[in-house]
Amino acid sequence: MTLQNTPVKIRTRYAPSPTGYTHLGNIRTALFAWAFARHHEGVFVLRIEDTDQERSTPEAVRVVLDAMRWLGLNYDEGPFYQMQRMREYKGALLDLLAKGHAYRCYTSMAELDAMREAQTKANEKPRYDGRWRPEPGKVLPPIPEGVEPVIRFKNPASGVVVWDDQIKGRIEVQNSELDDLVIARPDGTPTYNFCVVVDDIEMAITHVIRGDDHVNNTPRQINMYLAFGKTPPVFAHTPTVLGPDGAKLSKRHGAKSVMEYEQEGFLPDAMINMLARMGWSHGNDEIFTRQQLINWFDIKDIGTSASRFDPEKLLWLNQEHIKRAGIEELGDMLMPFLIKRGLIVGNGPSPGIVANVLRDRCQTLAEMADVAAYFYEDPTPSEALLALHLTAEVKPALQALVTVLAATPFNKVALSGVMREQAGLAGLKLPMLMMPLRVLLTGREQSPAVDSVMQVLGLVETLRRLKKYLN
RNA sequence: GUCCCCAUCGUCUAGAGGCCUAGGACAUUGCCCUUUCACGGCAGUAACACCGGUUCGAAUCCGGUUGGGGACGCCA
Repeated sequence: MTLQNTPVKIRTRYAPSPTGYTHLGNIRTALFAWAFARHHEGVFVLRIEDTDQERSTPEAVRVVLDAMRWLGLNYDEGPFYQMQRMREYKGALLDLLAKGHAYRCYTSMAELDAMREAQTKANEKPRYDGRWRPEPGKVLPPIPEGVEPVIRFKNPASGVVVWDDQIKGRIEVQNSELDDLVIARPDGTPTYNFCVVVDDIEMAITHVIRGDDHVNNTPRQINMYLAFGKTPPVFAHTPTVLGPDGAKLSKRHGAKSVMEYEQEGFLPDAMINMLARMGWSHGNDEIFTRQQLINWFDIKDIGTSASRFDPEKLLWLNQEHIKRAGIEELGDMLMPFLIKRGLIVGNGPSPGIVANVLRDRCQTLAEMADVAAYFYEDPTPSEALLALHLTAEVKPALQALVTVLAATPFNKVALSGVMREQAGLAGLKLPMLMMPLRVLLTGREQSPAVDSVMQVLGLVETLRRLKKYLN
């Protein structure tokens, strides 16, 4: 029995259930499937598994779509919605019933509960006992009056299911461990394990890449593929992503929705980089572009154990991507954060220019927008700062500088030269002159180099700010 | 409880029997650079869970122990 096929064209999918929100673990699984498809120039399908009508919400679907758009995980087909595919499931159900691979079961919930309780008490694995499972020569119980049956899949009773998981290696499960799972509820709606198989067959998925919480479902699904007379796809189960504390990611545990990272000013490429680096590696490469990820991606380089998400490293990685971004591109990304911060960008320096002088000192775009405020509005140095730096001793030198500045080309080199010269003439150590300038120009004690700030501000604005305090 | 999976510095990882007195990165500590804060540079602390076995030789292979995680739904 061969469980692997040799695909002509690779087709993968991401199949989230829109029941909560999208956290990092979810999206990393999507990333791996996406990267795999892109690396092999295959097809990436998005399928929304919304058969749980109680918990599925349109907002949650929205979040999935937003997250994928933000991160640039573009899909070639879909999104498909399982609730719109009921016709297909019904047909498949009838097919299985007709072939004798499924049967009706009239066991009530109460009976099931009692059964599980007894089994648990006896230290056995709780499972359906097969009382309605048809067997040659077996007499089934009389069908109870007025009970709508569920439909169960008739799992093979003996033998072993084996597959070569592309991440975890060969996994074997005895059929004797598996019970007959419910594939359709009394109202006829199909359940998850059944829909997945029907969809993956119909969408011709060649590689199922999903979280390893699905490892236990895989043998049952393989048996269904076989019942349908189909060859199962290749499976790859990705290890879990844990929170910084080592606990499973969950909303109530403080795990963030992916979209919160966008609001906090993380670059999509940094996020992709971070996510990929958790569980996957390409030698010692730490910082890479999404194109490099696509070029390098290989399932064989995915590790086997769970990894914790480290927010500190994300911050570092984000800054590395900020440092590498093009000026214009960075400006475009910074713009919405400046606006959100309430700054009037129109009359000030272009965001790209501002971002360029701030990129070495900010880890997120949100932080950059905060720091950038003094480029767009008048600085308001505190009395304490003025008293500390704008002393009678340095004022004459500053006034002299203002005069010279008017005739200085506004570039870093020239500005730096002039300021050094003036400090020398006044017999001041450089910082003695620089600090008051910094305070007057930015309102604070920390900023990029004063010459850089002046260059961004320009002659007119620089003089305006200085003169406010020097007359 | 039963079944499945996992196990290298605090964290993410490299490592596919000798290249390992275990490499890189984040974090952390110290020093340097410096026009402040950053950035950057240099240096340091720090790990193969444990016990057996295979082998001339094991972080790497095998078995067990311990410890984590997952599953055991008419949820996905």
